[in-house]
Amino acid sequence: MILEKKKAFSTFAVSKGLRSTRQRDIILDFFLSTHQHVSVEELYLKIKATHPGIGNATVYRTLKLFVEAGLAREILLHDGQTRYEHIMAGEHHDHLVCTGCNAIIEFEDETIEKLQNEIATRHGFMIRSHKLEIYGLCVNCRK
Amino acid sequence: MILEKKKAFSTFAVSKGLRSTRQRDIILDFFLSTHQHVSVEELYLKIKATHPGIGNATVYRTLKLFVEAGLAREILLHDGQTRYEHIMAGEHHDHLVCTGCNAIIEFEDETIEKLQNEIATRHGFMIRSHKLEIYGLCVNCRK
DNA sequence: CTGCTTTTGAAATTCATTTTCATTTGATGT
DNA sequence: ACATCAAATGAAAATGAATTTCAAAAGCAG
Ligand SMILES: [Mn+2]
Ligand SMILES: [Mn+2]
Ligand SMILES: [Zn+2]
Ligand SMILES: [Zn+2]
Repeated sequence: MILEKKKAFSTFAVSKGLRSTRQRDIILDFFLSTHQHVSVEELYLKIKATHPGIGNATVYRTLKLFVEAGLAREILLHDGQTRYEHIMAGEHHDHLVCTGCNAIIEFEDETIEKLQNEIATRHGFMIRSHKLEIYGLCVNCRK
Repeated sequence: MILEKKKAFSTFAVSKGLRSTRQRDIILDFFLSTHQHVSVEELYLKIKATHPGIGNATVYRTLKLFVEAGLAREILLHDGQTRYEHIMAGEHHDHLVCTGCNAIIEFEDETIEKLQNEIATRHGFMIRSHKLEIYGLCVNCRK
């Protein structure tokens, strides 16, 4: 799976005429080995620990490439930091976001997806994508 | 409806021990008379034209009060500016966003809301709010 | 290796939003 | 109306994420 994504990025890079660099390899490795929904700063700090030479501008730039390449999706929560999560071809999920501890739980619901299609049809709308985020308190944070 | 909201804010202000100020009245008037999904800067500039004395910090501060008061909701699109839209206490809607012409169609779906509650319950999660945005092409833009 | 172009990192910059703080203003009591 | 005192305001400074700049470094084709 990780190998697949590396190959996918390589293919993308070639098709775009991008050069293969040490930094991009490292950033991709770290991104792929990181839990979902990393902020750029988080990823940058992790990388910096073992690769102090890499600048944050490069991390910002490279994550945008991953989005272009279809490996990552940008998500905006309400904490002022852009986060990136892994996506696999064809896969989709939505998010429960805990406003207490920032935990993110992923879920899928076929019925909701179906209802969205109906709503779109009703409005003559052709769906490209959607985003459903449910905010609240997770089990640990309620009480 | 505008009167209702003014009253609602007034009630909120009283309950919170907030003072009634000229600025808040003006900002509320402008907010209520503005189309949906205004950015703070947009609203500030509009106000500034006829009320040059009002500072943007006050506009920022006041819009947050409107959210607290249940009159407004904060929306994050991908343009780096926080936007606010009108809501009525207790009312809720979601968005169909046309990526062609940026039109926004609002909708409500009780079944989806219900399913969201079930999902939340299933994960021990207490819902505070949610955001559902469906991206695609509106009737005019598909052709 | 050479020459050309992309990429990079550090620093500067941008831009939205927040904070600071001196001043003004609203509310309350006299 | 006046005095008092906390809350609210505006201007300016500060913050912080993200982007841009640019000289130096690195990739790649020949
Ligand atoms: Mn996710
Ligand atoms: Mn709306
Ligand atoms: Zn939590
Ligand atoms: Zn459209």
